[in-house]
Amino acid sequence: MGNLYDILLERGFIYQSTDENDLRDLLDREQVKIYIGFDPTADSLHVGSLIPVMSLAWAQRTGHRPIVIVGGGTAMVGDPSGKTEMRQMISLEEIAHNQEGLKNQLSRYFTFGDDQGLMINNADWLLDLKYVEFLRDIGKHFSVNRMLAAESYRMRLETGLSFLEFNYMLLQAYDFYKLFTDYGCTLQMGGQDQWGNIVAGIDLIRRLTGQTAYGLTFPLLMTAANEKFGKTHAGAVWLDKEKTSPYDFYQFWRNTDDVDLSRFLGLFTFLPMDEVKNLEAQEGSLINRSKEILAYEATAVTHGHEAARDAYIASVKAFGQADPEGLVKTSSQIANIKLEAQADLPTTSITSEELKNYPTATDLFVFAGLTKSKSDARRLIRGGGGYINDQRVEKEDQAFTSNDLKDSALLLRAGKKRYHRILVKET
RNA sequence: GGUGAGGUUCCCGAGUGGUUAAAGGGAGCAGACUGUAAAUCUGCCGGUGAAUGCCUUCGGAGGUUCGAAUCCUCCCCUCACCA
Repeated sequence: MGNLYDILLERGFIYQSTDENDLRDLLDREQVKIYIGFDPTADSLHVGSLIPVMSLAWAQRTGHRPIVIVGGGTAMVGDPSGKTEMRQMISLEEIAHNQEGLKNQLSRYFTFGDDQGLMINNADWLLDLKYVEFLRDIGKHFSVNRMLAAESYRMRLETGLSFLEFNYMLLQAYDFYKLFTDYGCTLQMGGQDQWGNIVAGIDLIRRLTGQTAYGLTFPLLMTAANEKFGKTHAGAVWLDKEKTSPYDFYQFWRNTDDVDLSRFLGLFTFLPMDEVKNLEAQEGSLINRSKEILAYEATAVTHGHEAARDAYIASVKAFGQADPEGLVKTSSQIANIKLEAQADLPTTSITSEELKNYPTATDLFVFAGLTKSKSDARRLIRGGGGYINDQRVEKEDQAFTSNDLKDSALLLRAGKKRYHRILVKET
């Protein structure tokens, strides 16, 4: 299937790595144990974490062995890398709660098992460390001068860095050393801001064992709009379907900026690169088909094909098809989807009795969650952005009753893209 | 511990007694244009309201005043330099 290094390189995963040639050889030669850490600082990962996730998925596909570290130990300290502000300390309960969330999510992307992959919690060894012993054994190998020179710390020297956070690098380095000696893990990957931590681990391994380990980082993704990837009006785009519905998740990808399309196809789908090249070359409105394919594939990876299909159908219902004649060739399963299938836009059901509690358009928009307050709803309607059953709502207090139902539902729309259906059941 | 500078609405950042829900920019939302893109232009952008009304907001707690984000006291936090 090809060398993992070359695959990652071609698909845009590699920002920098230690000795490229050695690493490539190693990946050719043997099954490599590759580690990435995820700290449980939230109870769900978001789309930004999909880069490390996908890279490990490729590792598994190419016969290597991913080791996923859930950083229950490191989360207690907090990584200052790449952050401008000091991070809030997280309580033990919260860490435990977050760990569970991450474990469940991560297991969707990999096969764990004896010779396939491992998920480990670094709390297992970090929490029992003895302070003075650790300082003498591990701490003595770290030069504060060098640490302060690290890019990841330099930013924080401006805004403040607590001693707690300053120690993070040692813990992560120790993790790598531990995985190296106990599990034979020789490659650590991570975000661009992890370079300092990764190299610290490699150094530590060299000093303590005289052996060589490798590191590789991913580029920090910025969108064409020069914003941090993965944020929308609603905040982060989560991988948890309770926090970001598959429909919204699909829409996030569907709304990818033209300029970002080709990178995203490489990073967030498993489609072969020659197909990716064809998709990104589509012109005019046909490029929307490529975006549909990106959205479908990315949604399928995280939520499964069924959810992706539903999101696709619901979106086609709302916005129409990008390529009804099937001009764009693809190996994606999206090509086999029959559009007659039933799938709905985000829907809330209420009884006709309950509907009476929301007599005006303003009330309905708030109820549907499309606006966050009545004032917000009024503003939307005043600005001409409120639609019910595809008719622009002219007046804020326009009344709606069960007589206005279409297919026993009211279809609310805020702007061009945000839909919500209120399904009214007779009681 | 000392000295100096700061903490303003989602972010940056003006404001130094009333005309300030608080300039300007960014982000966000909506409209026009489009390809559910980008760029551009326009409107909105604390909450509640029919409202010129009411409520909440300028690190925290008190105080002065008819009236404070703006003045005073104490406290908390950040940064810089010094120790």
